[in-house]
Amino acid sequence: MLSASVKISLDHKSYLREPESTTLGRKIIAESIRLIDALGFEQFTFKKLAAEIGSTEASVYRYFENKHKLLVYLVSWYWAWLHYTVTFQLQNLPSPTDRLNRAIEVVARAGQADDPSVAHIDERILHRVIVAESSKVYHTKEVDSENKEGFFLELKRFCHYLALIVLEINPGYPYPHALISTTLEAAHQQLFFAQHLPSLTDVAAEQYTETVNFLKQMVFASIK
Amino acid sequence: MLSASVKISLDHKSYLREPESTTLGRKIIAESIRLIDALGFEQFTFKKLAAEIGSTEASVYRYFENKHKLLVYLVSWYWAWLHYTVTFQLQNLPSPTDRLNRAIEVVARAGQADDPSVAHIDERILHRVIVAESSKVYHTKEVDSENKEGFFLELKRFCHYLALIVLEINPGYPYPHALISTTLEAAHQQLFFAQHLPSLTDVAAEQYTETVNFLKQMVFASIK
DNA sequence: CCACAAATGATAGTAAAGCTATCAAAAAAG
DNA sequence: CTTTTTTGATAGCTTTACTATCATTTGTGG
Repeated sequence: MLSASVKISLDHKSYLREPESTTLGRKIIAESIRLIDALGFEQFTFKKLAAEIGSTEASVYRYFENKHKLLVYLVSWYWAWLHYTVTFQLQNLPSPTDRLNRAIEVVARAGQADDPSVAHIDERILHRVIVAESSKVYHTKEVDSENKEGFFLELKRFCHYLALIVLEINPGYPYPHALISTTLEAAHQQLFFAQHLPSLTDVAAEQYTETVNFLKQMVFASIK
Repeated sequence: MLSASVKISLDHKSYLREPESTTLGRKIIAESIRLIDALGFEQFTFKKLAAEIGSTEASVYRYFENKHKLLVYLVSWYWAWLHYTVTFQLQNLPSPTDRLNRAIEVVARAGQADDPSVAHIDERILHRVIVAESSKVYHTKEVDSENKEGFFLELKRFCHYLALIVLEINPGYPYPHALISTTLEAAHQQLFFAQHLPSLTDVAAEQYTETVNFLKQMVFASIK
């Protein structure tokens, strides 16, 4: 597949300085993804990140107030990227059922992304980070104020986009947003459980394929 | 309802010293629930907890290695308590469909618990803590080793217990554990979204009732 | 009720995390 | 080529997350 370089831009300022616009900023993003994946978010620090990219703590702090805001940035970027990818994959699919089926596939298989659409971001590693860490962005005491600042817009927009497809299939279904947000979370959870807590799931060997099947069955059974 | 005092006991050692067995231990549990609820897990520290209960940091560290293990203890206690409550509520319900319906109600309405079954633990506050913080217990780099130590047994056991009811209703349903783990997580998520990120859900005014209805519809549609 | 063990409190101290400030050097923009 | 912006280098401060020691209190078994 041919894909021109895509610029994903966000609607809010989880950052102090636009990281995409400088070499150092891009290094911060690229290396933070790798380092959070390697250490886990709790053990990840700006000091370690700075060492990794041959810069200093102070310089990293010029881009992000703290590591939480950096995670907000990464998670928002991920949802914007996934939204873009899904939109692209749904082109020329007129049937809403086909569209929802394809959307579920793309969402659940995001970890298999073969198509690096952005030069310095490794979407497969980012996906692992999202699976393990994304729920931490809103499970904080600051969730309401950060929500007002627009920090979760990308997820909310994507959820609404998919909810509208659900309503196209069945305008009378009463819980389109709840079903989609549950499905989006479950797509991550089931992969995480398959790897770490297998007795919480039934998907195992072919984890992507089985997650897709489970989610499709659940979603379509619910809305029909 | 008449309920004798119940002792919930756990199968693993997230603690160093059994907190239920001493006055200080029970104060640590009771006050940590209140403080985590008030400050959020990130801002919660053993120093603040010790100040709150008129003790010292060192004393708290004699009960729990660190605040993460304390959270593991609280979350495990919650699942064991909920399992007990559900088992109790399913007595004399022979029909698996009735049993599953009732189980979903109890799970989704755990935050309305009117029945303080354990003297020093406020289950309603604990429920808020669980909704906001519980996923942090396994989203760590230590998940595999802690899983081996049995830290997640209570959740896994409860999930399996409900999965067996699903299989009673439809022995051919292929994803009983995935469906139940998704439902358990969704029960928390939807309440959290209703309060903090309402555009990710459709449940609003009557959040408990609507969450119950959404989950029942999803579960029974999936397995029938 | 005494002796002894266990639990707690008081205090101190350490390493790392999570910042903020300052100033000089380098790079980029006009 | 000068001026603004960005980065690096260094320093320092507060808080968190512990660990250690010793005295005191509490609780228990004889």
